[in-house]
Amino acid sequence: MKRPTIADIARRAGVSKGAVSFALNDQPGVSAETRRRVLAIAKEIGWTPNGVARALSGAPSHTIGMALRRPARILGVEPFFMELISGVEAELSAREYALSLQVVGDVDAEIAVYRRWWSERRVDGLLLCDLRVDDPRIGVLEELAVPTVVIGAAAGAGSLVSLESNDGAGVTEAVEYLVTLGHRHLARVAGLPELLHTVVRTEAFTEVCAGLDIPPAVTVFTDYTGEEGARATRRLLSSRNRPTAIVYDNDVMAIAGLAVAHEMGLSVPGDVSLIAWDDSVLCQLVHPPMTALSRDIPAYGARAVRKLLELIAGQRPASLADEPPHLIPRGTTGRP
Amino acid sequence: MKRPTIADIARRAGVSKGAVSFALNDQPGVSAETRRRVLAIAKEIGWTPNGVARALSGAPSHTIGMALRRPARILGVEPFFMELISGVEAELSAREYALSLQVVGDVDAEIAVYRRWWSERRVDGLLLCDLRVDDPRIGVLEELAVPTVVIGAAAGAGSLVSLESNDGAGVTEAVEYLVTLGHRHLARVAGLPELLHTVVRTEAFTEVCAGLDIPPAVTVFTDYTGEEGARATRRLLSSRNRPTAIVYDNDVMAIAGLAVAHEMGLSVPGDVSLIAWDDSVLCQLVHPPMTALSRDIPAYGARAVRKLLELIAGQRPASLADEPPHLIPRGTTGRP
DNA sequence: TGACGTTACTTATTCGGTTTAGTGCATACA
DNA sequence: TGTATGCACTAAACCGAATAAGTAACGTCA
Repeated sequence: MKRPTIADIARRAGVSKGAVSFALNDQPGVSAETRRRVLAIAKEIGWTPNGVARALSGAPSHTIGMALRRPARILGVEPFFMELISGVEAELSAREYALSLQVVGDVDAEIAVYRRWWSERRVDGLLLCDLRVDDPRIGVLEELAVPTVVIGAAAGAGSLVSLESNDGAGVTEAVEYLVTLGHRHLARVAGLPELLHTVVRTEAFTEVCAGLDIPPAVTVFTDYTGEEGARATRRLLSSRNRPTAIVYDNDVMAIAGLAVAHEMGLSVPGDVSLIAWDDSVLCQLVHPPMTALSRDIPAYGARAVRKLLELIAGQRPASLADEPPHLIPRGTTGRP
Repeated sequence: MKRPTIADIARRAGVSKGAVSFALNDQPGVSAETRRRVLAIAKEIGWTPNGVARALSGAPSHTIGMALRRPARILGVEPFFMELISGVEAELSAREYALSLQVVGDVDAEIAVYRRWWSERRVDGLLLCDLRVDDPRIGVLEELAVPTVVIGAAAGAGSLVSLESNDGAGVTEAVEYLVTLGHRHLARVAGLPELLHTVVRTEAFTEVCAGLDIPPAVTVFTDYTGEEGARATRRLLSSRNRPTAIVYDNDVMAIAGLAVAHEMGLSVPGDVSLIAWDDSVLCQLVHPPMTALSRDIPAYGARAVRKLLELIAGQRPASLADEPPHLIPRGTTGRP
């Protein structure tokens, strides 16, 4: 039992394939009566369009793609991506769009995935994350001319549309808050140094510290895992010139850092204040609850999707910076 | 600048389209010399296969689909799904398969998505979650004959292949542990009653309690949110015949329940013992740390994917039950 | 020498739609 | 009366590959 095609409908209705196509797609060129008959027959024999055939004639796929370059098993642990994806899905599902997600091992695999998706018309557009310094993906996507929205950093996005994450504002808010409390020796447990948003935050730190006339923050780079966060914290807290406050580039590391402080017999926030970048349930559950720079990540993802859909629709949305994060003071920050 | 097709290669090489197709697909029918020349030209002019056209001739899409019927914004909060997806991705990415993810509002939308994906050859197979009592999706998917693996319950899966979650073993382990500690008045904060795995757990509870000669556990049904978990806990803990132990159907509710117990001035585990079903970082971070029924959810997802890929490859893998969850005793359980 | 098999192709068809270029007929207008 | 216009529709090309069927050239063997 093969599935019915428009040819079957045409035969039954006694008209040509072309007429059936016009009728089914609300094109002019058929009488109301014929259109009615064609639709009735289509319904009766259970015809559904074959999207592959449609796509061959240039129809959109109603799918956007996202490739993630990180160990797949981290996905379930790292709240940022899941929240981002949930926001993306929320926006897409309202438009009956699907999200194609693929985890890849390295840049080359990632680029290969983009090429394949685009060449096979599997996606109508892409969301690009984790921009790096001199990112080779930018050039490729510019050349392929895939509708793409870069999430995170604007600086390295080339001619692609971007939705910047406003990291500078976050740094300013955190540092000014700590300095107001009386801190002067700040440290930062940063993420991967090759990620553009790490660079942006580092530059912002340097600038803000200089502006407030305090020594530059000591920065330790990590890979975002709890283990490296703990190790970095241990190193900072046992150094001669111990910082009185540490800002972490994600919540997982901040929480690991808190455990390290306890384990070293230091009181938080008495001996050292801690701030997590990106809030999550985790931050509210630890003791004392973690002060955090919070942003509405699902909304961020949703906004990126809206931009992408505009781009796909042929408009040319402007690159812009997202809402700045806001500090939620909780129990891990206080006077030094 | 149109993208090159095999016709362009054929023209350049001075052979027919058919010969080019043979050469590119390692089929016999062309000489080594011609094959070399064709491949060289293909590379030179940057030819990539057009997957849509291939698919029209019956090629697989290298994508599997998953539709989730729950508010998109919950996704980022509920650890179960994200861990499942991460396991799914881990397995898929090794095979260069993509995952198509779509959040839907209701069953009809979900079924419509499956029909569309399958009719448009967008996916080679499906993963089906959250099976319900008399689930209408089963019949549709059987009829469409889409390769499908049902995750969770086997009972209602009809002729579809399933990977059962072995909830019975979990119930047995939790209840026997509590009874050994001396508990006799158990309660359960369950999930949605229409979900098949809720039913399975409920039946297992009844059976195990009867077998151990203790009164049946009082069950309250919820929607898995922290709010409902808190409300259910409040109700149970203020009832005349207060239970001495509560088992929760997820971790979010268990943690909310712990907060409620504290708020009501009850000591945990002194006055009441709590067990979460599914372990997560959250369970380790609360005070006291939460006793939990743990399973390797990413591995579960990965196993389901392997089954699905076998099914897609034309094999007929057997339905089976997953590893049983194991209890991790922490601080929220003790003698009554 | 002719029948038969290979090899290395070419030609034509197929997948299921969309789309363009007609075609036959009725009506309208100069 | 001849011509322009519009409508409803048909026939055929097209999208880009895979593939079945056909063919010419060549070698082999009885």
